[in-house]
Amino acid sequence: MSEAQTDNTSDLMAVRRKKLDDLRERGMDPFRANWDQTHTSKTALEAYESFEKTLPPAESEDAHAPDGPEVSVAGRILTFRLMGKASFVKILDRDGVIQLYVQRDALPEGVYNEDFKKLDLGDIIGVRGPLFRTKTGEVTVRVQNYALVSKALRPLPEKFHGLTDSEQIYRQRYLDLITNQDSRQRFLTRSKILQEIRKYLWGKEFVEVETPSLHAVAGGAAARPFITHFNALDCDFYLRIALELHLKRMLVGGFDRVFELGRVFRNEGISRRHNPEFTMLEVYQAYTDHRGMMTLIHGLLHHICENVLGTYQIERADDGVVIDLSGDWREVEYSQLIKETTGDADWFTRSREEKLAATQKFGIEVNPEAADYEITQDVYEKMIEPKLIQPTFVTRIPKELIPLAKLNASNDGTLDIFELAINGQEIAPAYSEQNDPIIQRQMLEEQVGEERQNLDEDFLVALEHGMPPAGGMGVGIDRLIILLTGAANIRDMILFPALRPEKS
RNA sequence: GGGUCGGUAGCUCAAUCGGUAGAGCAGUGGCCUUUUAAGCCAUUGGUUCUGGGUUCGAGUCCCAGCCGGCCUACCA
Repeated sequence: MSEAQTDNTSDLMAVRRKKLDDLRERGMDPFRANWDQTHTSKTALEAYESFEKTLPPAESEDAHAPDGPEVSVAGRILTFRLMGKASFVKILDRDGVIQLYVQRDALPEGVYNEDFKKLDLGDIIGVRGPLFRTKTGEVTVRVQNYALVSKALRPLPEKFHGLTDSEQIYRQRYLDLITNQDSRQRFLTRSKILQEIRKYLWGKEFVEVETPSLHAVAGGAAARPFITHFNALDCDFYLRIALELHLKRMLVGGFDRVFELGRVFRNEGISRRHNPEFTMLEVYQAYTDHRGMMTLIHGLLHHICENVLGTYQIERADDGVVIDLSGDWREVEYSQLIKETTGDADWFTRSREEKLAATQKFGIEVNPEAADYEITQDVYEKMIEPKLIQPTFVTRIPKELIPLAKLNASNDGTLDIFELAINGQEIAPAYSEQNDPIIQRQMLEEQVGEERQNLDEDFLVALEHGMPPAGGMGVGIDRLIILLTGAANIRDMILFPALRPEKS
């Protein structure tokens, strides 16, 4: 649809093409090489405010206060209010919106009528002039000269509602970013969060590394991979589904504190909470364990609350529920949650059939073929996790669920791991990492037997060289940002979410 | 993959029981030198997602397809 050329689009475009041609005929360049920008919308405002402080009080309150500093700003025209011999224009730059005031008589003879009035919404212009405050109090550039920097040949979406069609928002995100300031702000917040994650980890002496995205064996998680062909090696490779196994090789290599912020790819369904490619943070720290990871994630989220959000309380956009990240977070054992929820203190000693029968009473859907531990896990995922709205560390998870973590010292079949659940979702699983190569091989072989994960022999060889004891953690960044911004949908946090290509 | 709802002008939305497809914004032509979704006058713009069918007559009803939203399943 975006490229559809109905008659009307053509009409609107034809008008703009005509203006473009006219400009060229008159020897003007509608797509200039550059514009010398001295200020942004924001720094211009700041410059005017500090100028105002130098004025005697009486003058700064006067509507006829003298003009402030001269600035040169540039941006895209969002609104155009032409009022006879003067106009108000708002332009958008990287910092936001600033207003321009253009008087006919402030421009060279004829320019206002012949050129300026022919500008279109969406055109990018540069302007120069002093700042002043209008009658209604808005800091505005009094334009003394201007230039069309880049002509827009297509019309912008309607200015008041912005773009609302979700399909077009995703396919033409740039239009969403131009017209919807809250969307713009969300992606700026996302960037700031990533920046603070790095700062926090760098501050704790973690080394940021980049490991391959193309894997000969897609390991470290259990998900279907995307397959691609490596021509130079003439064999199939996989896009990575996790970062884990290469980061552990880094631990073997003596990088005791490493992290990677990277894209992983899972060839599975698309939903409100799933995009096939998403951003993952994985962190590994030698000479600590999953309890060290608890401290780390708690500190990291508090750092983001303080340095990005300015609050520990986050209100969910869809229902107004408040998530409180302040203070210490609840810690509870997996088995405890299961027993409470099922109301059965002996749940774990019940037979598979008894468990299956119980799930029917609870009204949750469980595959009748599911293994014993999978039934329990379904109870957790469908009845418990969605209710863990406030931050909760769920600990001592059954060993069948995770092949890469160390067993708890009590040897009761549970693992030294936690899953941090917030907002009804798993935000970060963390383990005391398995460093015994013999057990690790057994666990992975068992999983290969029944699951689709292949054995990464290179990884096992690395472990046989000795990996220091370590805590490790994975954080789904998109979900974390959904949580931190109160958004409802993963697609609001991903600039260009996966969509089926349009048929031409 | 299954279920369900939707697709009307460039954008945001109307259109009663099946009876001539409308409005606002944008565009175009005017008026207007401090506006805030500026205002006023005039005006252009439609293969109603696509293809079939029912009917005297289809944006509206039926069938199929395309694309999307939501729910659901797979994603430990």
